[in-house]
Amino acid sequence: MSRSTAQPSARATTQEVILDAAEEVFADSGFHGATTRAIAECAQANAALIHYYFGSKEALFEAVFARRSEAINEERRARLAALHDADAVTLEAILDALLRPTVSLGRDPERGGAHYARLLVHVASGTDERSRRMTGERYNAIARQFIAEILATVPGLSRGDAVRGYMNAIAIGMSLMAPTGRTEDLSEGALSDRDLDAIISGAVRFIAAGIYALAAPGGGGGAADTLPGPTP
Amino acid sequence: MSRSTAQPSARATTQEVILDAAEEVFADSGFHGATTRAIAECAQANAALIHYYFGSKEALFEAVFARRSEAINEERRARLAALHDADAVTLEAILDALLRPTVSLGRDPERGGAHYARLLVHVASGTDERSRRMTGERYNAIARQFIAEILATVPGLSRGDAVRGYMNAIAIGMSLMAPTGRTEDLSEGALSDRDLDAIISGAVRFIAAGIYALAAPGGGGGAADTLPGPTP
DNA sequence: GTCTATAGTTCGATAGAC
DNA sequence: GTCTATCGAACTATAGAC
Repeated sequence: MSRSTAQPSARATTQEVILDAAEEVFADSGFHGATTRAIAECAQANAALIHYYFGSKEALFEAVFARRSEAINEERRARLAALHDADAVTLEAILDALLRPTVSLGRDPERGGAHYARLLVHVASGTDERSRRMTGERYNAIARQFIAEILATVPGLSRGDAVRGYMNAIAIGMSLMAPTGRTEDLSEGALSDRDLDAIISGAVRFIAAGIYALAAPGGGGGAADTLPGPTP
Repeated sequence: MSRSTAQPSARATTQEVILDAAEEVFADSGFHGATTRAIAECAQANAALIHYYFGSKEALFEAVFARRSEAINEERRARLAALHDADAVTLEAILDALLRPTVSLGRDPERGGAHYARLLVHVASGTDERSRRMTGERYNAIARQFIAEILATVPGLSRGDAVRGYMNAIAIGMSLMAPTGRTEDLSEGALSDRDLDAIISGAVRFIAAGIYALAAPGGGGGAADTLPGPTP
C-alpha cells in the first residue's frame, strides 16, 4: 500500500502538492474510498491544510477533476484548428484529435497524467449525480464540437448516429485509459505492447470503420434486421 | 435519496432480499460509498443479518457480483452453441451473443438486472486490485472463448487484434450499460430512444466493421501511419 | 501558513437476549 | 433466525496556538 508521495516539480506550492497527491489517491480509491488523511500523507502535508486551501474533501475532488480538463480540451481544439488550417480534415484525423490528448495521458510518461487518466475513467463511467454533473460541466461542450465535426465530415450520417459514434469513440478511449491489466491477461503475450502511435491509430481505424458502417445505407437508423449478413 | 426497497419476488429468502438490496446500493454508490446500514434499510432487514449471512461487507459485495455472472455467461455460451448448431456463425452473430445478455440487463425490465448492469460497469472499469481480480475471476474464461470464436471467424485477423476487437466490444457494451444520461444530453432529441434490438444491432454493426478494418491489410499490426487516409 | 488536538459523526462488526 | 445495544476505529472538519 505504499504510495509515491508525488513531487513532480521542484518548485511547487503546497496547493499544487496537495492537488497532485489528491489526484493520485482519488484515482486509486475513488471519492468515497479516498480519505483526506491518506491524501495529506501522500502529499507529506498536514491534514488540516486540505481544508485551509480547499474547504472540503468534495471541493478538493472537483478541483482535481477540473485542473487538467481545460488543458485537455484546449489541445483538442488546437488539433482541430490545425486540421482545418492545413485543409486535412478527415474522420480519422478528427478522431485522432479527440483521443490523443486523453489516451496519451496514461501512456506518455512526460505528460505525467496517468493518475488523471484513471480518475477520468472513474468519473466519466460513474452513474451517480456528482459524476454525471462533473462530466457534463467539463466535457459536454467539447463533445458537441466533435459531434458537429464528425457530422460535417461523413456524408450520409444522421445526427443520432454521430452521437452514437462519438460515444463509442469515448468508450474505446476510456478502455485505453484504464489500466485494468485485462488486455494483457487476455492476450497472453500475443499482443506486443505497441507504442502510443500504434495504439491510437489502431483505435482510430476501428472507430472510423464503425462510423462509416453507421453511415452506410441501412446503417444505424432503422430498426430490426437483427442479424445482418457479413460485410467483409 | 429514496430507494426502492427492492422486493422482486413474493417468496424470497432473507438472503435473497439482502442480495437484491445490496445490488442496488452497491450499484448506486460503489463499494466504499455504500454502507451496510443503507443496505439493511433498503432490504427492510436488520443490519446484523448482513454479517450473520455473509460475514462481512466485502464478502457480501463479492456474492452480489458473482450471483448473476454465471447466468450471464451461461446465456452467452448457449447462444454461441445455438449458432454452431444452426451453422449460422458470423462475426455479427458472435457479437450479438456477447453483448445481448449484458446490454439487455439494463434495458429489458423483465430481466430486472438494471442494478447489476451498473455494478458490472463499476467493477469492470475499476483499476483497484479487487475490481481487477473479481472481473478476471468471473469473466476472463468467457472472454477467451469469444476471442477464439472471433479469431476463427474472421480471416486474416491476428490474435492480438482479436483481443483488441473483443476489448473494444466490451467497452462499447459497458457504455450501453451505464445510464450516465450523456447520450441523451448530447443527442438533444435527435436520437430517438430506439428499442433494445436496434441498439444492439447498431452496436454490433459498428464493432464488426471495426474488427474487419483491423483484419484488412495494414490493419492493426503495423506501427506508424498515424493519419491514414479516409476509407469511405 | 502550518501545526496539534479534538469535536462530532458514522462506520463495520459483534455480543447476547429472545 | 432475528432483534437491540454497543464497542472500537476511522472519518471529515474545525478551533486555536504558533
